[in-house]
Amino acid sequence: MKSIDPYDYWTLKTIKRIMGKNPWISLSSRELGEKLSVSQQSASRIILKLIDKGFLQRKIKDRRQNLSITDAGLDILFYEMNDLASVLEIEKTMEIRGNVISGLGEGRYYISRKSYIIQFQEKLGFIPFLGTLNVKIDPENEGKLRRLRNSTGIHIDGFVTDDRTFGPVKAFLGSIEGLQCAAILPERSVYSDVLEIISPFYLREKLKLSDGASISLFVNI
Amino acid sequence: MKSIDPYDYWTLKTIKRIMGKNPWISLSSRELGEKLSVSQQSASRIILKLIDKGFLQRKIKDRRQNLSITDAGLDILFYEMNDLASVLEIEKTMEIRGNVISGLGEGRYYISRKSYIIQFQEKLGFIPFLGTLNVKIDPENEGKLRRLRNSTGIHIDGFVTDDRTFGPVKAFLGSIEGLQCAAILPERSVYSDVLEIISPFYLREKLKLSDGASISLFVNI
DNA sequence: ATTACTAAGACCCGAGTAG
DNA sequence: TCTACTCGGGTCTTAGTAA
Repeated sequence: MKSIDPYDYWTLKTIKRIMGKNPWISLSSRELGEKLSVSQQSASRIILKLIDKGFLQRKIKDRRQNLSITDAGLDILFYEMNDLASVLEIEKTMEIRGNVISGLGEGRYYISRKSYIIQFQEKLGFIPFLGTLNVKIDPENEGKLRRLRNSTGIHIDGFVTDDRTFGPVKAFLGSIEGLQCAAILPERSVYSDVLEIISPFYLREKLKLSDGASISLFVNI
Repeated sequence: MKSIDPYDYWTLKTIKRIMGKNPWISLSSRELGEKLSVSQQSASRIILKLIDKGFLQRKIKDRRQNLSITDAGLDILFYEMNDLASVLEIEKTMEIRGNVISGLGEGRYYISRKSYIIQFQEKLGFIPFLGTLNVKIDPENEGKLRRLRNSTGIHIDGFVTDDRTFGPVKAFLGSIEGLQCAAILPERSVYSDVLEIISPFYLREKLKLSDGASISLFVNI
């Protein structure tokens, strides 16, 4: 993540406050200007800058604009949240709820790469069972997932083999029903609502989880 | 809390990150300038401004400055933390640990005022036992206490009687050992490490708490 | 080394106004 | 009304430099 402009952050936070849960909001530059204590002209300029940077998107209809914050824009806010929490040393265990879904076996392929496995043992303290548990996160936990995506986590180096490149990933230690596990995410933000979980245990069997089973994951951020 | 200047917040966060847990830090304007990506001159100017606003204090020795963030400065950071958490709708229950101490009976006097009691019933949903449980918060939970101080909480109006004025306070619902309670703080920041707890129950007796007893309080922020 | 003043240039803001 | 351009004025930044 490249460094954030404080004013971009500030403006996005203000817009997000106005939006609440709405993905789109009708917001004139005058109204935004009032919230930010700047003129309509400045607000207009600021909006254009944020659109240019990819943090906002806009639809104009009948001379009135509707605004939406992009994923990149939300990243700014959640990144700041994590940054501030870390500066203030507010440690956090989050509960994230979701449902077990069946993966495509890709996860198993990835995590069985030797370079990953060595690092899992060194940095997470366990050798994972050769397969991942795929958890589709409940929509109402989307914010928590975004926080996770914007957290640093435990860095796992990428590597290259003869045929292809395996990117760097990050891991978050946690537990499911008291059993040790870790959530694995690519280091470059991918906006998926599925989390891949690894564990020294075969969670599916040990916890008798079938597809669709509702589970609660605790992760340390 | 009057509105925050984004740059003040940004600078204080940067300084706090450098400080970690140290109350004082030797930090030249050049070093700060690098962290903020501004010149030494600008960093110097920014420091003077923050001192002028009461967010920083400084000792200069042999032409090198030592900086410390004041309580007012920390308030900026914790306020922002709460604001951002509320904008992102990250709900939060905090566990705060401390020890029971004996109060001066003042709490009992305050909360037995009729205007307060009516509001407690209306806004908290219970009529408190006529006395407060005073909890001295563990130093390592100071950050959580600061967060509480900078949260809005449930507003309880102040009022005046013939003899004196009772200020507005704010309440945070929570529980101790599963028993319903609320932490009460004056609305104007007072930097005390003692929390006053009210509850429909006589907590001291019900939980058999003697002075010095270690307790764990869960509060909703 | 420091901190911080001065001065000049860069940048930002908002009034006026067009579309 | 709306958005957003131009441009004059003011603020902020930094190079030079003193202490």
